[in-house]
Amino acid sequence: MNQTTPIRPDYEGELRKAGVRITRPRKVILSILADAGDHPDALEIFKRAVEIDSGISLSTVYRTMKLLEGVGAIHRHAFEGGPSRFEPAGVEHHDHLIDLDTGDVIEFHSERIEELQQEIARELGYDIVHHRLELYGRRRRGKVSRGG
Amino acid sequence: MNQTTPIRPDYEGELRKAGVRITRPRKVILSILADAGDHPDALEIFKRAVEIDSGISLSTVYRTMKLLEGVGAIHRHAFEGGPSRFEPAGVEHHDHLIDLDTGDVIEFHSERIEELQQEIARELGYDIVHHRLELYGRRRRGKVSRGG
DNA sequence: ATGCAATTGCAAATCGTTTGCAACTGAAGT
DNA sequence: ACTTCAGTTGCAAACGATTTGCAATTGCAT
Ligand SMILES: [Mn+2]
Ligand SMILES: [Mn+2]
Ligand SMILES: [Zn+2]
Ligand SMILES: [Zn+2]
Repeated sequence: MNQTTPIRPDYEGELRKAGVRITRPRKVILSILADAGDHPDALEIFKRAVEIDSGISLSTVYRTMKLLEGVGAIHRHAFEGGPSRFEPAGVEHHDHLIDLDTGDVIEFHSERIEELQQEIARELGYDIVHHRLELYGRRRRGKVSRGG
Repeated sequence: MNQTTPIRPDYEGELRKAGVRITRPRKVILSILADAGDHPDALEIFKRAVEIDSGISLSTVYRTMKLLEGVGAIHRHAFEGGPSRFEPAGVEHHDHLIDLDTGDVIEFHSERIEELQQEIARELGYDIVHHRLELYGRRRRGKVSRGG
């Protein structure tokens, strides 16, 4: 098993450094986030947390998410319609394509688009702090169906 | 005064065509939308509507916005943080740059970015139904300050 | 082990938005 | 103009996601 070091940000360290206590519920939530491959919302994180420690409350999940967002450890996405969804921040920047039929979230990155955004902002006299690019679509039907 | 025909979508006609009654409150809301240069939210539209007809309710504003969105007469934007904001749909597609300090919404369009989005979706096996591109930034300080 | 500020779970509050319902009204027919 | 009735309204209550007050608990520095 060629096991390369998994990109697992050291959340606890990051938090301690930010002067935040590492409590029982936070440990649980942090571990869930660490190995979440998807983009779970607060309720989903709560459910996964309860499996590990039944004493955790949804409020704490919300509070922890806000705290993690505050220290820049996670990113919050407010995709069309649904509740906020989260993902670890320690990954390279990317944008999202949401499958309108399945709800699947596909990640992509275009350096060219990123550049163009900068260029546009610059021309308008602005510095971009952050941006949001979301494509909403459905699987192309017919011809050569690739993937899936 | 070289007065070119203003791009003022004929909302009433559009609605009648969609089998919708033109009521008093709707007339008011429609007129407000017709000459709104900004991207007002429901409450703002409600306030402007009350100025014209004090009997209008916020519920009706919400219901009308949903109806207009349904027939494709307006677009709904859910910018970061705030409530939904609306704008007439009868304008050419564009995306938005939000000034984080003032809340101002600046419109822009990049055919190049639109193309790249298509390209990306295509490669992933998707057809884009719609998308959302929002830049959040602040006025660039220093050097040659242009505008404002 | 002690002390205390940080954190928790719970319930209640909040915000933007939607909905049930009885009263009202647009507009089609006469 | 008068009737008719489904579409529409205002109001208040419900809603879903998220936040918050508070008393009890707990991390962690001493
Ligand atoms: Mn992602
Ligand atoms: Mn616009
Ligand atoms: Zn991006
Ligand atoms: Zn666009």
